[in-house]
Amino acid sequence: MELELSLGDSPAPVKATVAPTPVLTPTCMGDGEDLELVLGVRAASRDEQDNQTTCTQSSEEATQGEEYETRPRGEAPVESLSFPLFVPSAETGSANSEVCTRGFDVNTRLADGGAAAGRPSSPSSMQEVSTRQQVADQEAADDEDNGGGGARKKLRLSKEQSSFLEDSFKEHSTLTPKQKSDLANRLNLRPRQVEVWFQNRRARTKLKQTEVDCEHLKRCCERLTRENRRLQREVAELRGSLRTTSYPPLYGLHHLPAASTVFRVCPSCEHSKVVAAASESFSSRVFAGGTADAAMSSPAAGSPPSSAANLFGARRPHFGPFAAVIPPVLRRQPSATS
DNA sequence: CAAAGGGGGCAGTTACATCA
DNA sequence: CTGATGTAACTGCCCCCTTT
Repeated sequence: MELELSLGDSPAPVKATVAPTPVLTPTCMGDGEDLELVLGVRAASRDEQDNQTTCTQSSEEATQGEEYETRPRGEAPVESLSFPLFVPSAETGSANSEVCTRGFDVNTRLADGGAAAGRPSSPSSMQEVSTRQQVADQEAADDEDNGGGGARKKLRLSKEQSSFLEDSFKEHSTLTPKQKSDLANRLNLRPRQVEVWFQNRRARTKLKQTEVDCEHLKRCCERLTRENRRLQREVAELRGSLRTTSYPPLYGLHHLPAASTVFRVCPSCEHSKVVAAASESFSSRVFAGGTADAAMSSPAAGSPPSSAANLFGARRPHFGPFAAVIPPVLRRQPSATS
């Protein structure tokens, strides 16, 4: 049995201080327990997108006294973004998919007469949205009249907006100010909305990844526990054989070091601790008081450990090779310079 | 070099829309 | 009607960088 807990680097974070989102490569999940660690929200399918109207900015924007950059109404959206548009896929966020099928999106803004390019709208949906938008505008105006401190609106991004943001997120999980403003222009959103969407999207990705990591590590822990118990039984049996047999008949048991000096098993944590002969092994670095970081940084972390496994020859392939790499701390760490 | 200030990210939370 | 769920938006904090 080979165990390899390999958590790769995240493609997402740009800054070194941001905790990477690990990508698991669970090759240890044999015996039908392989984990498919595929994350990421897919973009809406073309069929779904054809079913909607392009949504524009809510007039509520005017009611929120904030630092958002103002953008001329009806300004043609930026068309030359580098992000892929509308990658076809079978799965889409169900919540957003509801928005336009109901013909209502609070983000849709018609005050500019739909002058912005790329805004196909059916007459019927336009009517309905127009009516609802008037209500929304009135409510926004009321809020403003009340000092703008009213209850915040729950805006739902259109499917097109979400799809485009998803595609952008696949390109880069963080935004430069220019990318933010370009996206906002393209989607007729406020830059703040784009920023918030990316923040929430990163949080969702991290949460999903954390759940996957936990599940994966749980399975690996269970597997290692079972393996450890099995090895302990084997060790006990071999010791019994040593006592009853003058010389080990098979497997080169004479290579087995004295149990009291070589092999210790922590009964509480069930971590094998190879003390002497296998002191150079990976497992000893992991379990013998060493930290996971030390194991990660070890040049041997990715290579098959030798001594512990080879102690027992080909009969004992189960002790290794494996590489246990603990997922990096999710909370961002202080920078190296500070 | 240190303090101040701004910008951006993240964790945690709230508020709202939607659905079963 | 109600609880669960998803998510947009907010708040507060921290870190990094630039400016003074």
